Amino acid sequence: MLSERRLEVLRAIVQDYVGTEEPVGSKALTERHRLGVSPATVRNDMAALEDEGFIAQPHTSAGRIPTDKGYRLFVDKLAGVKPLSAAERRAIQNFLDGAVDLDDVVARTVRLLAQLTRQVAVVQYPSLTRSTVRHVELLSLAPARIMLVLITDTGRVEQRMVDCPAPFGETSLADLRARLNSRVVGRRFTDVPSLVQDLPESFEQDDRGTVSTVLATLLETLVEETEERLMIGGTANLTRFGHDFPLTIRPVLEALEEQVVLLKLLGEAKDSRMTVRIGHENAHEGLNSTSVVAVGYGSGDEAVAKLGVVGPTRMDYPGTMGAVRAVARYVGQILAES
Amino acid sequence: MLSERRLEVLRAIVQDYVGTEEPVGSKALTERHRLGVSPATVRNDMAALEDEGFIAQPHTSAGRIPTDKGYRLFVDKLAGVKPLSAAERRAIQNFLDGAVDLDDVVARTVRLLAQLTRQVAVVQYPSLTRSTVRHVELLSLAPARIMLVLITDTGRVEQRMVDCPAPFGETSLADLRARLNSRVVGRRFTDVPSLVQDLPESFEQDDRGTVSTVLATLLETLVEETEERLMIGGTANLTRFGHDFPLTIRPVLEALEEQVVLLKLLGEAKDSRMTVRIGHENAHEGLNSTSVVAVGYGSGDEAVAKLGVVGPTRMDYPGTMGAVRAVARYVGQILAES
DNA sequence: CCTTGGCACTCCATGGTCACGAGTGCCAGA
DNA sequence: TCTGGCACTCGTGACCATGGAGTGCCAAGG
Repeated sequence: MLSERRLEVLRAIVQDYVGTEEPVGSKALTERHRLGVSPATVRNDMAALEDEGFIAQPHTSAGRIPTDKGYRLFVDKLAGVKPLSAAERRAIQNFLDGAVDLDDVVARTVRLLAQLTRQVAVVQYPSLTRSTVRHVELLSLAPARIMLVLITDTGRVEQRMVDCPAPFGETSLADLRARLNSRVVGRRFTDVPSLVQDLPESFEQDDRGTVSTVLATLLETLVEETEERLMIGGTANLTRFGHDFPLTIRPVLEALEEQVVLLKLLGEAKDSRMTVRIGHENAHEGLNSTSVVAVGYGSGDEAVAKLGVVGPTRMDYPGTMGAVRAVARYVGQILAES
Repeated sequence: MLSERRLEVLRAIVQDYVGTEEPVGSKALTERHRLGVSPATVRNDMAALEDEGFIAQPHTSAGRIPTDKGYRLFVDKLAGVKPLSAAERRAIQNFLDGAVDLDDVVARTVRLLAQLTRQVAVVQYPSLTRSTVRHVELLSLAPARIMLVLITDTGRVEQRMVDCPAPFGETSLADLRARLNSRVVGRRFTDVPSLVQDLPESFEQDDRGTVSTVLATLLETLVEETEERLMIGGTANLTRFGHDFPLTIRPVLEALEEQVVLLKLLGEAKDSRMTVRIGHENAHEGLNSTSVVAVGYGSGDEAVAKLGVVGPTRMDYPGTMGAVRAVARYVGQILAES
């Protein structure tokens, strides 16, 4: 077990390394932090911390830098979440209040996060899984061609073309529209399939094929759009990564273009609590020297999506976590209002 | 005026520099290109080219590299557009054919361009300016709350909420929907304002306020959405920029996050011809060491939007231009079919 | 048992020197 | 007008010496 002071030393190392980006030695530590002990003592502590795998030296006779395991301990036990200043909170509020629609909310959130944390921001669009249907609209574009428009309670609109097996009259269309809406409006996506299952049977023989096709398209849309979209920003902050730059940055840029990878990053923990994945804890190699701070957000108690930032493992965890949490909270409020 | 051979020398310099990324000297030139003259002669030609500002030396007693002006001459007079191989053309076709909707077309196009050119790809969504209205749908969400959905012939769907000044009945709504559509369907966006101008007058006094509000929202949507969206990809290719990397890449990443800047980049020349902006020809500083190759694409003869790539001035212009042109052509075809 | 000062050792970073080589400009001769 | 020759420039890489920051260990002291 590590003594109180050794934890203190680890904290100091993390803080200094994050600040200076350089390996930190025993002497410098005692000078910058009032630990009350001499460099020699700190050296002993450091040796112990190194034995336990919390810190490492890049090469003999250099200072120490925290390992992933060291950051993990720091985040779990040593660091709080630094609350934002009043000014920052006001800025968030003001900036988000100006949004005009869902796209805008997401876009502004991304910018905000990137600016506050000076890192790469990732925001997932509100998920459809927990969403409900606000309205389904059917438009006849040609005798055998229908456009299906799905509107969700989070304000998203999805459309699909449907090619009908047979011509479909306006009255039938109106009928279908009315019955469909009476069944699914206000319901969750996941409930829709069972709710519309028997709908074709109540139509005349000639129309059943078309009704089935339309319903199939609707269900398909629900499933497809559950694959969630996201928006990223602040990639310019990648240039602050470090000195060994080109090698580090390339795989990160590649990962950022793979939506699947990003969704996994954000999504692995399914509740709305804040998650921090440090270095090798990220499944995707290439993100092995980055950390991901993510948290769920939502209009009510439940999280409907996640947002977070991707940055070097050497990041200011308390500050970043504070910013991420605050932004998530405000976005939730905005969504609840609209 | 430059002699034939000097132009040939310039071409050789550009080609070699693009290939090797290193300043090219007189001796290397004569070895790799059968110019039929000695290094000394080439040196004289190089001196002349330097006097004219087409090439420069990074430092005394180093080889020469092309200047922006040199690339310009190369692109205008010396280089053709390199057509793609049959295999590449097939690959494009196959890849784009798999697209299911507009978003997907754009997304696939971006990936394709980035992969073919190994540079950063930018694709503008089909512009609404030249688009026509396919359908306008009005949905009553609450007694005094209407959702307006605009569907364009390019497959885009935009929605807006309208808060009505007074409750608005279902029959009035159906009436408005029918009249509105009969006037604007198939029409260009730019024509819509004059077409709906007198519509409120034909409604009863009580409803006029709401009708006006709806129309105002519609017009607003048309205008707002003319501010065009775009998608970028292949940013990982920025890592191939050069050695002086961090300095070069940062402003580029920043510019890429500013939609406005990008739209300007693509849009400056308004016709559908291919444009190449080299280095300082780009208004935005920070893109001073990049070139932009852009071309319009569209479903018919007219260009509805632009696409292109952003890369280092030291790029393979013939190949890039060939790829950009080919992709634009195929995207146009896809759009025309759907 | 923990802490401290001292000491020898390691090793990176810095800067200087030097030789090499690629490249240039210029000039005289074909 | 082209060519070969020649002297000059200058960036690059190798090599080496130096300084300093940092470590590990040990013996002495609380």
